[in-house]
Amino acid sequence: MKLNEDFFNRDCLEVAPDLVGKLIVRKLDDNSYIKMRITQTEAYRGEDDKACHASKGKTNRTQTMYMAAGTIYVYICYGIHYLMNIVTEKEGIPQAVLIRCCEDNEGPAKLTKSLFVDKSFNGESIIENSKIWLESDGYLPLIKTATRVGIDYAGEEWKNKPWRYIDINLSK
DNA sequence: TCTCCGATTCACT
DNA sequence: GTGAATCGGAGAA
Repeated sequence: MKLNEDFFNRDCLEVAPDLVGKLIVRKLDDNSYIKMRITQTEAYRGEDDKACHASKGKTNRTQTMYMAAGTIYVYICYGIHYLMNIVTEKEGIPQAVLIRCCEDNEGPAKLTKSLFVDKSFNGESIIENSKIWLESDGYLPLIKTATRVGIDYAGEEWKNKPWRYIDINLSK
């Protein structure tokens, strides 16, 4: 079944582990489908979280994170890679969950590449969308936590938060 | 305007 | 293990 707004309208620390094991469904222009199971996510929690882009406040770039739960936040990293997040919590609270890895796939930039996701998806809703959405098929993952990746600039307190969630069975 | 640097990946030593 | 690719956001000038 498709994930609805209630699923995303919670704290990102609840949504992030719950997204592990869910399926991303992508419908392409030629009507073919791609389905991938999420194996790894990371939570970015609002303006206080120094690793979160929104820690700088609301700007042209981060305004997407202030939108309603279930909004897709795509941004360019290092000038060449697209990373995809799902916004959580109600409008006005800048939280997001980064989709980091899927089955048969390593790395958030490879993920968006194989799903043909680019910046045009930024600001779209993933709840009511004919091109991409999320489903649950009842699979229950076994989850372990770890620190987030690539955020050394955020300082000791924030870079050590165990806000990365990994499916033990589907990751190596 | 100008400068610095990133929620990464890949090629090369 | 090291460094290049590559561009737009954010902050300073």
